[in-house]
Amino acid sequence: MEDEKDIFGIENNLSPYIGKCAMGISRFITSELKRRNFGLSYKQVVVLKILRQSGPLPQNDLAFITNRDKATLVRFINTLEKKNMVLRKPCHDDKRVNRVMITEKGLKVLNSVTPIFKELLNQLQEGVSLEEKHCVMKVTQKIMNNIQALEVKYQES
Amino acid sequence: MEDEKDIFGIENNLSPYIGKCAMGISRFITSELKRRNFGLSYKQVVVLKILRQSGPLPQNDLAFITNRDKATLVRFINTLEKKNMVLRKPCHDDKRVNRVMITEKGLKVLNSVTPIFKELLNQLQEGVSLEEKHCVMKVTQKIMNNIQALEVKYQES
DNA sequence: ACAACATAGTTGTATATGCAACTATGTAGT
DNA sequence: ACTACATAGTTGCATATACAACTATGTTGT
Repeated sequence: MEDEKDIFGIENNLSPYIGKCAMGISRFITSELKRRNFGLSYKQVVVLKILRQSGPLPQNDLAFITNRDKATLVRFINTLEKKNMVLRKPCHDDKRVNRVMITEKGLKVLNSVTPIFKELLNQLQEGVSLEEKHCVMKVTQKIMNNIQALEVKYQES
Repeated sequence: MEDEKDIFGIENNLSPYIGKCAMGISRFITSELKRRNFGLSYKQVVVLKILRQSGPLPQNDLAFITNRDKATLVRFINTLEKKNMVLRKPCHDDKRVNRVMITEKGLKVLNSVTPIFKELLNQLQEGVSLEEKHCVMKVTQKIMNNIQALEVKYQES
């Protein structure tokens, strides 16, 4: 972990910390869900939960919400569709649009996985104070805002 | 962004923030490096930098340091090898081991990419105070420690 | 109305990732 | 010395990701 510290001569570079932490969370939760025989990855559960909460969503909107490329989302939804967790509903108002919605089976699996998922997330964050959580939220949000501004800036040039 | 907040009923769940931030950093830097015609991704640059700093490393060690599965590392090194950025040196003391080392070409490219890379990382973190950086480091480290402890715990049962 | 542009989704190609099973080699136990 | 176990690396299979180019549809400007 420490080996990557400041290797670019940047004081307190956060990227390796954030990167490894994100990988760790996804890997750990996915592997625990597998061990407990839910057939879903961490990211699949997150998307199912979004769909349950917001109802049918155009793929484009879902891509935006989950911060994925639209091409990535197409294939992500393909795998969830193969598992019969979601389905695509063509939209009659605008024939270009598909709305993605969670299926009955998806709802059922989501209900059974939710308590374990919640428990795992809580365990991950054990020992982190509310103040620290707010700090991490603020900083990650700031970095994402910086990225957005930089993308605009560089697209212009 | 906000849509994923607390959808599991967990107060201040950090995972979506950390996950999206990590994806954003990697995507942004990789795309900027591409736009500037370096043929390397964010993650490839990081690994080259580690190799330059530490000299030839067994694949296993490099996998540990970079927090990747050993199988992932094999293929990651394959792509760097195809680009002639690194090479594998069989180890004579232990015939199972390959040491990965950066090539002359790798060094050259790394030197040319480093100032831009450093600049991009600094821009990403603009407006984040030193105190906030320390907080993020502390929290992400704590989460990674929690994961390690939980993996041990669950492997036992 | 029609041409130009914009948008939603898909597919091609490439990188990145993990788990499980495997090969080859090394180490220990008896 | 031989068996059992451990370790380094690889390969098979599956998921996740992005950019670019494409199709089909919708919107706008004149």
